[in-house]
Amino acid sequence: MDDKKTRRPAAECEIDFIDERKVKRVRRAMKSVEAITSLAETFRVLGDPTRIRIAFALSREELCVCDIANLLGVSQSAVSHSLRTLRQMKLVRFRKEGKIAYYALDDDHIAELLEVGFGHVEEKR
Amino acid sequence: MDDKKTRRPAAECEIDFIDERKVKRVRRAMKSVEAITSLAETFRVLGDPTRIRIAFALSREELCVCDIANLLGVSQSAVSHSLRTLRQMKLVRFRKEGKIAYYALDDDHIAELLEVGFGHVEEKR
DNA sequence: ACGATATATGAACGTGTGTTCATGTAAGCG
DNA sequence: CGCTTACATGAACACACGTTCATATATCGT
Repeated sequence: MDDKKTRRPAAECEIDFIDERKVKRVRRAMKSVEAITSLAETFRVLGDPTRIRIAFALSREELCVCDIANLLGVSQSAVSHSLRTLRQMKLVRFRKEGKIAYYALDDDHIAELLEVGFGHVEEKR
Repeated sequence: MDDKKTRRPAAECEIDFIDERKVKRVRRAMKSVEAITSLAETFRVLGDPTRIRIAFALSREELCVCDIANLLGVSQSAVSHSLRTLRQMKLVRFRKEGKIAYYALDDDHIAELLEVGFGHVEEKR
């Protein structure tokens, strides 16, 4: 009853696995969906030049919003929005001193991610 | 001659710097635009659950497209598109054996990024 | 050579993202 | 107080992104 000329969609391979042993090993080691989701969000947040620059700057110095904006040459509003995104993923923390908000990296993992990342891209050329 | 009621846009802070010394130190250490752009793209590519899962799987085993699709439960087309994205950023490499394409992580930096990243998100809860 | 299989890819659709603009809030200062 | 400053945020727009669908390419078996 199939139409004669429609090739099967072939959406997936017909056989289930090429090498089921390897697949099972990986499946056992696979991280939880929460960990995957969370890590993907972390990387996504760092997947923007402005936020990378902010994170790198904060890996060197604790800085206020105004200085970050001037350092990067972008508007205060853009910096504030970016900082909020970084804050939501707990990549940065801040303390308030009067009117001024001082931001810093929340923990050393972020600086390490940046180091490893820059090591990767600098080697790749 | 200004309209009387329009507040200055205040797009940027009026004073140039709160702490110019810190800003100058960071500016000297700041990475090149190419490095920043490249790292941002790398993180952006990893900022997707499907590609994270693919990268993690490939950090454990060399796998063909078909097995990856079955492992993750997504279509072959989606996997192929994701692999292309990963390939373009040189995060994965592949070798072809007949009809079958075997993919693997291109270098150890990627596995290290995943390790550090998972360490970060698993500590954060 | 033909059909089946493994993978790649272009187009298109809905959704998400980053910036800007305008405005809000809170703290210092005269 | 009222004004200014430092920062936060909501709306909106233009653009990018991930998936699906359909189809193309390449290789194997017969």
